[in-house]
Amino acid sequence: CNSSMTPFSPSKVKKEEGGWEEEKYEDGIKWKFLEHKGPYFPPEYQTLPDDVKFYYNGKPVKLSLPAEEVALFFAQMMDHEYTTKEVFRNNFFRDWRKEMTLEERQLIMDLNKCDFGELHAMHKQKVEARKNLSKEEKLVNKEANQKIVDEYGYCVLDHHRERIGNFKIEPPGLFRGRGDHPKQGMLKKRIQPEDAIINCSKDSRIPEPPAGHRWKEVRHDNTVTWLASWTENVQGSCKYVMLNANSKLKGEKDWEKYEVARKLKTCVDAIRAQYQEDLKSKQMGTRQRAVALYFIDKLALRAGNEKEEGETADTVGCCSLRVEHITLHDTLDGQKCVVEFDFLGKDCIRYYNKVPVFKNLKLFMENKQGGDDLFDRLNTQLLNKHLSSLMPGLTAKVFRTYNASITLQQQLKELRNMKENVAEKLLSYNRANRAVAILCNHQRAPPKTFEQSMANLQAKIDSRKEQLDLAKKELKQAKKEAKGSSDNKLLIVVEKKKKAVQRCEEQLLKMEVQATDREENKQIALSTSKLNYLDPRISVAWCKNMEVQLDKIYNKTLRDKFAWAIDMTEHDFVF
DNA sequence: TAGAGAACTTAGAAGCGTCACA
DNA sequence: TGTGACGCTTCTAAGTTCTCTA
Repeated sequence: CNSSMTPFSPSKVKKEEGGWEEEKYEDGIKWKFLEHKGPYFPPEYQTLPDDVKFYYNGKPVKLSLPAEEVALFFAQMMDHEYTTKEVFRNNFFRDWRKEMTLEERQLIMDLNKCDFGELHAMHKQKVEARKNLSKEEKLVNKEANQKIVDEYGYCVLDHHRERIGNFKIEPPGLFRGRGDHPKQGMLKKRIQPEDAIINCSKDSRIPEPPAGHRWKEVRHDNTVTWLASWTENVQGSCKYVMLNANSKLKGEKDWEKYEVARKLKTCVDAIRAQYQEDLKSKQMGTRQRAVALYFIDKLALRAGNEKEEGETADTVGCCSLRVEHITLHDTLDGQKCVVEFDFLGKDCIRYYNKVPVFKNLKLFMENKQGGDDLFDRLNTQLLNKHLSSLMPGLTAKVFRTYNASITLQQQLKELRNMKENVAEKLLSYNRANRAVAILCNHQRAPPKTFEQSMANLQAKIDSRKEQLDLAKKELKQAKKEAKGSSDNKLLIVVEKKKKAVQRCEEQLLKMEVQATDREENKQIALSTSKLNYLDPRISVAWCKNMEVQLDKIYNKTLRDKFAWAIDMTEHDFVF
C-alpha cells in the first residue's frame, strides 16, 4: 500500500480533446490568476411602516432601528417551533437587549411581555404577496436576480470563467443550530465590507467595496481556493466564498477523492487483516484503534473529532463515542454478544444499530461511567496518523467513500436485469442507492404530506386497475366481435383496444413501482450519497450498460458537477 | 508535538419553480 | 386554468482534515 498515488488527473486523460487542457501546478498552488467582483451584500434593513407596531406590556413602543431589525428576525420565525424553546428564547433575548438603546433596555425586561403580533402578521402578508405576484412581476424579479448572478456569480480563474458557489454574504438573522444547540437563537450579525477579506490575484481588477466602505483586507494567496472570507460572530468560525461544484478546481478535487478510495480497494484486505490481528494486541491503545477502525469500516461511522463542550449540540462520531452510547447484550434477538448503538451523530441525526461484536468492548468499558470516553486511548489524529502509514492519503473518511461506492457497484451488479423496463431499472438503481444511504445513515424528516400523497397515489393505482379491467373486457368483446370476420374496421378496433390495455398496464406498473420506491424512501435521503460518496463513473457506466439515459438519475446540477466523469467514463469502468 | 485555527467537504432543511392532473 | 405535489436549488450548519505556531 505504500506507493504514492499516481499523479495523473482527468486533465491528462482528456488532454488531446481539449476538455481539461492544463497541467496541474506545483504542490499547493491552486491558481495563477483569479479575478472576481467580490461578494454580494444583502440589502440594508428598511424600517417598519408606521401602522405596524411592536407592543410591550400592551403598550406600543417605537424601537430604535437596530432593536427593531432584531425584533423582526424573531417575529419572522414565530411559526417555527424554535421560538418556543427556552434556550432559543433566552439567547435571543440576551442578544436583542444588546442591540437596544439604554432606554429600551430599561423598559423591555421580559420577553413574555413582548407582542410581535403585528410584525409577524406583516411578514406573513409579505410572503403571501410575493407568492401572488403576477407572471410579469415574477419575471421582472427573476431578471433582476439574474443580473446579480451575472455580475457577482462568476469569476475568472486562470483561463476559465467559473460559477461561484455562494457569492452572497449570509444575511443577518437568528442562529438556527441543529438539535439541542446551546447557541440557538443568538443574533447572527450583519456582515459589513469592513469584515470581509478579499482574495484575488495582484494583476486582476480588485473588486470595489460597496460605496462608502472599504474591505478588511485584500490578499493574494494562491494556495487557497476561496475568493472572500469573513468571521461569523456566533461560533467565531470562518466563512468562505468558494467556487461552484462544477468548476475545474472542485472537479479535480472530487476526482482525486474517488481515486484515493479506489486505491483503498487494492489494500483494504490487508488493512482488515491487520486490524483483526490488532484486536488481540497487548497494547490497549492498539486494541481500541482496531475496534474503532472496525466500526468505521463495517458501520461507516464518521471519525468523531473532539468537540468543545457547551459550544455545540452534543453529537459524537466513532472516536468520541462514550460508554453511554452503547449497550452490550450477551444475547439479543437470538444472537450472541450484540452491541446496541444509540447516539446522535452529525446534524443530530440518530444512529441506532445492533451488531454482533467481540469481547473487547466489555474490556474498554470496565470501571467507566456512562459519560466516559469509550476509546480513552484514541483520537482522530492518532487514528489518521496510523491510516496514512498504511496507505498514503488514507484517512477515516475514505472508508465511507470506498464502502459507499463499492456497495453501489455490487448492488447494481446483483440487481442487474436487462429485461426490465426503464422504470424497473430505475427502481433497481434507487434500491442500490438506498443500500448506500442506509449504510451511511442518511436520513430525512418524512415529508409533511407523505401519508396524504401516498394515499393519493394508491387511489390513482386503484382507479387505474379498474380502468385496466374495463379495457380488458372491452378487448375481449372486440375480439369476440371480430372473430371470423374479415371486416377491417373490427380488426382496427381490436388493435386499438389492445393498445389501450397495454398502455393501461404500463401506466399501472409505473405507478406501482413509484409507490414502492416512495414508500422505501420515506425516511431515507438518497441525494447526499449521490452527491458526495458515490463515484459518478459507476453510475455513468451503469447507464451506458443498461441503456438508461443519464438524466434519469442525474439532474442538471449533478450532470454539471460530474461533467469530468461523464466525459471520461466508458461502459467497462470498474470502481 | 499538541492545540488552535484555517480550509474544505458533507449535511439536512427550507424555499422556490415546474409540471401533471383534475 | 388553477392547484398541489415534487424535485431542484439554495442556504448555511456541522463535520473532517490540513496547516501553522508556540
